[in-house]
Amino acid sequence: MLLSYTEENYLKALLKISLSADSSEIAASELAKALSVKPGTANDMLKKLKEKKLVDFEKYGKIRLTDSGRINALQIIRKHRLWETFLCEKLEFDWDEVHEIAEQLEHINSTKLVDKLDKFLNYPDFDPHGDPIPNSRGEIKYQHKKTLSEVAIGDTCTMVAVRDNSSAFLQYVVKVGLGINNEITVLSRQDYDAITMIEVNGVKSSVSQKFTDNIYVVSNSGANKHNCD
Amino acid sequence: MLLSYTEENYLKALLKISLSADSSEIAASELAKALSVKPGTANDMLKKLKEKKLVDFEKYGKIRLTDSGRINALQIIRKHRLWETFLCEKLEFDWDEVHEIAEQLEHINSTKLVDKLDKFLNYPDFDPHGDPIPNSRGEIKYQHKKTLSEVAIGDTCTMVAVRDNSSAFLQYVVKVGLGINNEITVLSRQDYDAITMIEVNGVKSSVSQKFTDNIYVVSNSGANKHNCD
DNA sequence: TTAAAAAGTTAGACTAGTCTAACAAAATTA
DNA sequence: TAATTTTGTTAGACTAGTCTAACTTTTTAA
Repeated sequence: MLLSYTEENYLKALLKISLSADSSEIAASELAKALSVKPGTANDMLKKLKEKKLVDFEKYGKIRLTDSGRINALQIIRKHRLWETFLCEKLEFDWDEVHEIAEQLEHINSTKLVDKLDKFLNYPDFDPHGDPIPNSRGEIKYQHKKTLSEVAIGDTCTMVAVRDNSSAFLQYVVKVGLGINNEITVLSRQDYDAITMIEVNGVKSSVSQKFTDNIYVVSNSGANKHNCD
Repeated sequence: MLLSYTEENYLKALLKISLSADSSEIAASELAKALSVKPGTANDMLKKLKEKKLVDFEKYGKIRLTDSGRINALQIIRKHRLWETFLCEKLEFDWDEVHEIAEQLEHINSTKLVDKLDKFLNYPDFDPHGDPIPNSRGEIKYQHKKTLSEVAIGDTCTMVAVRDNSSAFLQYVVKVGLGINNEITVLSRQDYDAITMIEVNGVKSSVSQKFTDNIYVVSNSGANKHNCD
């Protein structure tokens, strides 16, 4: 089935919401907000997507992607993340610059192109932000990650991803001397405001809860290293 | 100025026509035909482009790109040809497959991306079909090329480009054992129907005038080699 | 348990880009 | 040069995607 640019964006937004919310039931208002459109606009498109059997919902009810909708959405996310990887690894973009461009590139329609790009990048499992890249069958490597806020004082962990992909946050992460696969030791955490003292490559920094909430890590206890699933 | 996908296609078509016709005066009907739209449709868009000072024309008169229109069109062609080069050289696409995909990629909007891609490809002057790639200032390397039909019997020349970029033609070129930078010797040419006997890498073939009209070459007399300007 | 707030739906309007079909001007050719 | 053909213009209609604004249903909380 051939999807329009807009339809693809709706499907992608729906999948992203359902993944981040850990529930496949999506409220129309959330979708409209994610896409910066008015509720009525989203409603029109949802009817169209339902007609095409890409989503399912009852009047006034929650929305779900159908299998077909999910497969399509996964392919768009696959393309987005492969292009981000290409931009960072091959064209030497900074990781905070790639999202906007990948938003355009993800709509390029050619299965052969995607698969050749995947091969060219040596079949990466994760993009530059640590997000998993679905393979050509739509399968995703699962990471047993938690946020830096959840790491116990004194423990050392490895950063595997960021939760917030905004330029502002990513630039801040770099400023703190942090990046994917860096080791972080949690030195202390204030009870009152959760300000956390961390050490990265010998450098100590104080970061807010907002910051630690947006850093994903895996424990450094052997089994759960990056790239395992 | 931000241009829509459609506006970009109109500008590109206008530039291509004016380049191939060796005249900057374009007929509206030619444009409509090139874009596979009806005359009325083209007329509407031309009014809009005139409003934006990208083209200039009088009612019932010929169309010309303005400097601004030309600059914009050159950047689109630059993107198209750089992406084609990327697809062939890095992703190992065959040269007959890249045009369709580049038609999509040429609309990706990011000057930084184009310039980084250019650098990644080592600032190529020509794309896989031998067409010149405008540099970031819109300058094009000029080639003193002629068609294979014009080469005298007994002369040897070097293929530098194709005139017809269709898949069908390109596949045929490959079948004859021909490619960019190959040496071609013209062995004979029938007076009656211009059927030409050529030799490429020791292999002899008979080709039609339609074929030789669509192969661009430079003479092998020292000065005019590929990449000179 | 009902009133208020939030969420979802519908109708009508707008824009960009397309079409068809009628019409006008220019170019061709007899 | 006048008739015919070709080319260009205009008007009215359609689709996709968006909006606003009125309205309905569901949820929340007093």
